[in-house]
Amino acid sequence: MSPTPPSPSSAAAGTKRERRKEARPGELLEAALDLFVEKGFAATRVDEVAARAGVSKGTLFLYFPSKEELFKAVVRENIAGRFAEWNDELEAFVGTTSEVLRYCYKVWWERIGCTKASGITKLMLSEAQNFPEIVQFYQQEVILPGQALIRRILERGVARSEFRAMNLDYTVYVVLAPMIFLMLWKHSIGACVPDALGMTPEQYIEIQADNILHGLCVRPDAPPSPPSSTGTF
Amino acid sequence: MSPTPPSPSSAAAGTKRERRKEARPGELLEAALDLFVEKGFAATRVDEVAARAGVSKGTLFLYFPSKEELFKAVVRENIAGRFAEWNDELEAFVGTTSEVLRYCYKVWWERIGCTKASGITKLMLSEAQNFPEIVQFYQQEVILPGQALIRRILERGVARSEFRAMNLDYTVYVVLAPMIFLMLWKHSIGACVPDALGMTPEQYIEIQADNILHGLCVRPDAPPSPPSSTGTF
Amino acid sequence: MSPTPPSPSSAAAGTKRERRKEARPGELLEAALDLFVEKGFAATRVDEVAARAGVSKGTLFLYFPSKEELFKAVVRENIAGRFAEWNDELEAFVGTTSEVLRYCYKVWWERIGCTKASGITKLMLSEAQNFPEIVQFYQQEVILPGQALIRRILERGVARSEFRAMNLDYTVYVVLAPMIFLMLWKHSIGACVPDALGMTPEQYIEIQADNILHGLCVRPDAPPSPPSSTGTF
Amino acid sequence: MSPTPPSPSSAAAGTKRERRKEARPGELLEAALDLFVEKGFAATRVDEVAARAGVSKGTLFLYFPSKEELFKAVVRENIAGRFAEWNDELEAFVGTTSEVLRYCYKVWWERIGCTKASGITKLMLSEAQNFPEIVQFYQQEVILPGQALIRRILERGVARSEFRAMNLDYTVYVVLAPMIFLMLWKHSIGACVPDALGMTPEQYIEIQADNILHGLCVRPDAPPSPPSSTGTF
DNA sequence: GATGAATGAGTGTTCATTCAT
DNA sequence: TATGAATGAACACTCATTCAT
Repeated sequence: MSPTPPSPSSAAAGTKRERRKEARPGELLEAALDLFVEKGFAATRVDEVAARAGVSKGTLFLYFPSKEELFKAVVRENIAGRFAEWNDELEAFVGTTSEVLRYCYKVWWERIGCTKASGITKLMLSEAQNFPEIVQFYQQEVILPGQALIRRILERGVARSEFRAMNLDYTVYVVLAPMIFLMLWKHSIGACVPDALGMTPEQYIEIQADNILHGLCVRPDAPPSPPSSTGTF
Repeated sequence: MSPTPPSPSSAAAGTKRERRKEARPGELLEAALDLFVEKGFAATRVDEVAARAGVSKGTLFLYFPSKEELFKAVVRENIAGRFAEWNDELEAFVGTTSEVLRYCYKVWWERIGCTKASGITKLMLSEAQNFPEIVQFYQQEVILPGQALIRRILERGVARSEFRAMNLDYTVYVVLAPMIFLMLWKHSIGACVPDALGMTPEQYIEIQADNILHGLCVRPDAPPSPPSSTGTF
Repeated sequence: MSPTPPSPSSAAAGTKRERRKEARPGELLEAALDLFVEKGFAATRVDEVAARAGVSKGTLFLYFPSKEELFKAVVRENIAGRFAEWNDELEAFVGTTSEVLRYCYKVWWERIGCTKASGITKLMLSEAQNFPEIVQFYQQEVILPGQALIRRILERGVARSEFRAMNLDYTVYVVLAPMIFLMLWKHSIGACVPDALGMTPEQYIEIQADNILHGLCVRPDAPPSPPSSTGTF
Repeated sequence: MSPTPPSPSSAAAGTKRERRKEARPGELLEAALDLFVEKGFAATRVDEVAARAGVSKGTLFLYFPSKEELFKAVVRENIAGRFAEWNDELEAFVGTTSEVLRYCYKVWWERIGCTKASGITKLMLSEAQNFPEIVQFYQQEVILPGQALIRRILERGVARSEFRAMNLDYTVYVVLAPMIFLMLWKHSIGACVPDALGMTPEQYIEIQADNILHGLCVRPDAPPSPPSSTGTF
């Protein structure tokens, strides 16, 4: 896939043509991402994907052997591992574990939740039945690392006696569920009935964080979050 | 198929044919529910629906003018109007508001979550973009009544000084999110990677309820739930 | 076809039920005539025919074994012989042969041209390719008698030295063509672009008769028709 | 299929594929013309059209978005724009107006009447009810120009005192009716009962012209047409 | 490598016809 | 006799995929 042919004559960064050639799969994946997220797998026509990427239908099949493979590539491309980077970031975080968790939500929203990447999750969940292999992939690449990341935060809280004792396996999902809920809502009901949620996503996350921390913290002396801090998180 | 023998002596209820006619829409709806939930809207063939209902393709179109209308009918059929009954039940409930909320979760799981009806919600969210009208319907018939129901419980808790003061608009979703999360998980990842959640749905709900109540209750002196009560619920 | 069962018990004109029974085929034929003329053979649904006749679809097939047979019956029923009666009428006519021919046009217009029966001819011609047998029938029942009728008029004119000598075989069609033209126009272009003809059918017939007689009469001293006689004919 | 061998050396005219692409619509239109005329709109299957044009069904839909549009294209393709040329021809004609009219009939028969194009008119009239829009088109593109053309001939005759005074609006149809009659006859009864007309089309036209001119000419001294001139016209 | 014309299996939908009641 | 629910063959149309250029 995406066969990078040896740049024939120039040793330099490559001519415009070559750059295009290398860029093709990426452009197709981006176009496909947009359309799959917007319309779903079945309702997206490969012609549209090709057209949006500025190539012909035939070219698409040069890079991806089928629509299904294109779909899988789109998902793979867009859900994979920011976790390493993320881990380091949180590892290095100085502050209370409550703050870590809030920061974690904030970062998630900024980098995933409010971007097109959130559409991928929606897409994945929607099409899961028809693409079981990709769900396996998602499980390995996203869910398990994600769980581990959250779990480490919770463990930190417990170790530092900030959080009460808890069943970690379970509580991880208490933390994850709001994110998944929000991505789904945004790309389904939220897209049709804009104000159905009754608040902004940021507010939603904040309130969820408040409540979770209220439930987890040993001494919820720390005010859940600065009272008027809508934008802050 | 399923040849209801002619009721030998009673003049009641009509002939075989008539009885069939009345039963047909229901049988088709049930077959369609199964298949739509199992494979999604696009991947479900109307022939399959008809075959599963034991009729020919033509018969299906006798009762539903198109595949889309069939889909809408499936959604309508399976989600409306359990709220009235439910409301009364919770209104009449005697006990702490924590108990009410736990009971609410329990009842939801038994009547919706663990039944095929949970597939409808998954379906709705998955296909929302392609059926905006149905989302409107869902918003009116399911989301708003559901919010109202939860809100009344929260108000009860606050009124009785069991729960802390809170922004009701927001907190409603703290309560709802786990249910939606669970329905989705079950019909997507859960269907492909059975143990991905790491616990049973019942456990998941319990832990969510625990945490939410931990966050809401003024004095979480009441032990969240009997420690070993996995199966109890 | 149209099996008249022995009226079982009453010797009288028949009960309402029986009259209905006998009337059925007629009602169906009438409904079918209307719809076939209005929409063409292919675009007419047998359900519609049955509905307009006030019976169920099944009943239609009790009287006519197929849609095609229904069509043939409609045509047969509506094009057959008024020629005998007509012949006598013209035979008995006293006056110049020009007057006979004008009277002939007038009578044709009143009894065929301006009634639904004209639609039958249009229908016949339109569907001819798909119903060759019926064209044979039409040829026998309508065209040949019609030709004969016109020919007799022309012969009368020649015999009385009112008309010039002519090839009768050919001239018959000089007389017939305007009628056929008018029926077709009325049920095709005329139905879509009401004023496309630029005159009333009556005027059209008059002018055609004028011209034909102008061409046929030995001495067209007879003023073609009373100058302002639009309605008169 | 019909493998046009690759033009071995010439750089002209494009590749095999390209040439096909340009030819396709025409080939399809021709196939459709044949079949529509032969069987009518409803009875013609798009597969047949495609097969006759030597392509697959899908290819047909590459060029025409629907069967209806194909039909409209067939009509449009085959009836427009011979009038300009025709007009000029008749305008330049030197001779008596009787001769002009006869020439007009002759040319009409050679270019329209005896070609497949005559089937279009039959088709149009037959399917008019189902395609009202196309009737409008026909009215604008064919009927009105045709009327104008005939009218100019009649005016010429009157101006040169060859024809008697007449109501032009009406008389135009005296001239047109035989053509329309003939096209219809040929494609309906004529196709089923070959000799029903009793003469050749050429004879039919001649006799009609004779009679019309007999009716129009001031002094029908000019022998209608050379007595034995069947083939001459 | 890139194209886009061509394909044809597959889909939703229709409707004349049947037949149990 | 009359019904109308059920049928299923037939049809228009779609679209992922192929391949000659």
